[in-house]
Amino acid sequence: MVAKAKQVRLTARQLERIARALADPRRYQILEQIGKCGGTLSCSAVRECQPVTAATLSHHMKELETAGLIRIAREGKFATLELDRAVWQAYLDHLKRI
Amino acid sequence: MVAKAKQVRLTARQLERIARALADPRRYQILEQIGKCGGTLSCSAVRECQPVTAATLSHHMKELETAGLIRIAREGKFATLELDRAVWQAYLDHLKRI
DNA sequence: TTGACGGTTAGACAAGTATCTAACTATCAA
DNA sequence: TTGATAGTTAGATACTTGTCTAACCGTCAA
Repeated sequence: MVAKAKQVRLTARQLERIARALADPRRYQILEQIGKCGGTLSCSAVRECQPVTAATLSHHMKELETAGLIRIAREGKFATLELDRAVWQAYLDHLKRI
Repeated sequence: MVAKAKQVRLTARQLERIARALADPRRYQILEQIGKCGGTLSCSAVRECQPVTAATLSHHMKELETAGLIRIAREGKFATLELDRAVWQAYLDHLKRI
């Protein structure tokens, strides 16, 4: 039995944003790390694996967020990143139609 | 019965090239057009649908080719573009693992 | 309250790139 | 052979973007 995810409809603009977000290897790695760690990850855990400044990481997080690929939950001093699997699946489905 | 495609192993560099190739909307449209027209398409057929000069189109074709996404067959004056479905499938499989 | 810590914002800079024009090569028909 | 046609290559230009530093904002413990 397959998990029933909420169907997501991506706009042309969002599809474009996602493609651009994935084009940077660093961003892809970040997304991969978030995805493979069960789905959520703290911001500083990501930083430990990426040799970039906090400012640069913050920039990449925003790109991934505006693309819709991740959600960012801010609590107190900390931020937690979560992969939006419905969006990810919708993107895969879109590519599959080629 | 599913068509049995040759298994393709993509290198990290090639994965990166593919992601970058897909990041440009124009290139994505070209790839889409090739893919949806049964798999092969003449170069000038693509040009009729894209408001760019021949030089620009040639540039995009080369990007798609070096990414491994398409093959270009040159015969006489003409060029024919063909989607490499094995590479495409391998890329989808890679993304699916996130 | 004050300092340390996690993260963001603004601005600068270097590298990459999508596009064009112009000049070129190669093929084919008249 | 000559002209037309399909596509390529080289170089220029304008725009995008990944990265940094520096300054900033909020939170929390001492």
